Amino acid sequence: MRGSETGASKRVTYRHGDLRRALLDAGTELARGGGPEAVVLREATRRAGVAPSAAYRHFADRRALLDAVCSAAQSALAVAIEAELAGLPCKEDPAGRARARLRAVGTGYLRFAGAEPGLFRTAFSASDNLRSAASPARAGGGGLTPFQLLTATLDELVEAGVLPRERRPNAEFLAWSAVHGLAMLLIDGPLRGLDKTQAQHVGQRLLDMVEQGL
Amino acid sequence: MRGSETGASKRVTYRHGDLRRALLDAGTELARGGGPEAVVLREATRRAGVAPSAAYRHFADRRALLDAVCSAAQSALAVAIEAELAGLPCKEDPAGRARARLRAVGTGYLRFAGAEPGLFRTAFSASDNLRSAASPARAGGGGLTPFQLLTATLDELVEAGVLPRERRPNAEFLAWSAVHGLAMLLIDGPLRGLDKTQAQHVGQRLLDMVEQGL
DNA sequence: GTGTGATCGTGAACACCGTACACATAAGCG
DNA sequence: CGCTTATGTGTACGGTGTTCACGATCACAC
Repeated sequence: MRGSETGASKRVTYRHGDLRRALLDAGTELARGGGPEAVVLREATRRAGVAPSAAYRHFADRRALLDAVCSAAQSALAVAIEAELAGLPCKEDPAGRARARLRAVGTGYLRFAGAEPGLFRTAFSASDNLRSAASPARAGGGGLTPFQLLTATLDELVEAGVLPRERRPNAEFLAWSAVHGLAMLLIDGPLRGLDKTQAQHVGQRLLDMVEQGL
Repeated sequence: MRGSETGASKRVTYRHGDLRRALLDAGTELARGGGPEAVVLREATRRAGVAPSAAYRHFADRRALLDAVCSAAQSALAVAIEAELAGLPCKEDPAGRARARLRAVGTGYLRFAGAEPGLFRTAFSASDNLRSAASPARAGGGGLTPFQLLTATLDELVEAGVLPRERRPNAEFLAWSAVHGLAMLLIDGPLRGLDKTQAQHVGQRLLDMVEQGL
């Protein structure tokens, strides 16, 4: 127990409890504010109240910390998409329901990108990436990846007879590309600065395009 | 006086001819190899054979150098797209021609992204961005921007009667988003590592989607 | 209890980066 | 020639990632 904290000023700690988590949280906060390049190891340790070298007990290097933050950001994106899906009114018609779900995935994606541009950008800055975003097993505890949510929704579309089976292969890449591209152009690409209502309008039209052209 | 260097090795230069250009070239080479974060001021000066502080006579800061490199990268992208357009067989049918041109813009974009991932990424890392990519006047000498090539092609589609006029507004954003998104996912996103033929196949299907869903 | 080894944070280094400043050199022009 | 101006040098400062020897603390055996 460390009840011996006599409230002075700078007692040496030496037992942080969970420094790894503290660094991850600090890094996530940095990423939220300035994207992947803002997650600076020294600043994270500073916020955790710890010497810079202490980070190396928990992360091999800056890149490892960034990867962890990236994984957390992906989880946050997945949660946002799931929330969008959960807020959907239940429809009987399976075709309409599947269509609505695909749209919800898209709008959830875009909404998250707009609300948390820093986290969104870090979510796609992993060094491994293909595995971490698209593979079944994700590091962060338990949930589905954004990519998996998309593929599941596309499968629903096929089962509901909306999307012909022969067009199913690679469909996730097409839908993902369109939505991801718009998100990128809006938050740090040439379309940055578009006012929100117009951006939303373009988003809806993009989802129309995907739905129709898939 | 440092004329007393007996011709050994390192005569001081003091007149470089065109240091600005040398730095820009060095920076472009760095960007080609490692994207925007690889254009390091000190390394550029090193390659130009000059002291680090010399760069500040020609660029306000690292960001300014990066912006210049970014502009050059955009020009390179535009040239690649124009080359793709120029390689097109001339068709009589204006509708088919317009469609082919739109496709060419897309494939040129994707091809460049695949061939020069570093330059491609730096092309979209300007600090101003909306202006530099989408506005009529570009810094680099004279040519059209990639964005302008796209809008021109879409206008052709409208004139040829392929694209209904009421769907024209924002169409450049939709097409651009789809293609840009795929490019991003392929080069440093989760789809990196897809083998080339499959990537090309997905690219074609994406362009189908755009053509149909626009 | 009391060692004893493993765990975890410290402190001082190193190399690298961007940037600022005073100074040296060269070129142009009266 | 001497003046001004443009351009490159040298040195320095603060910030960064990373390493390494060291020290504090815990956990467990005895």
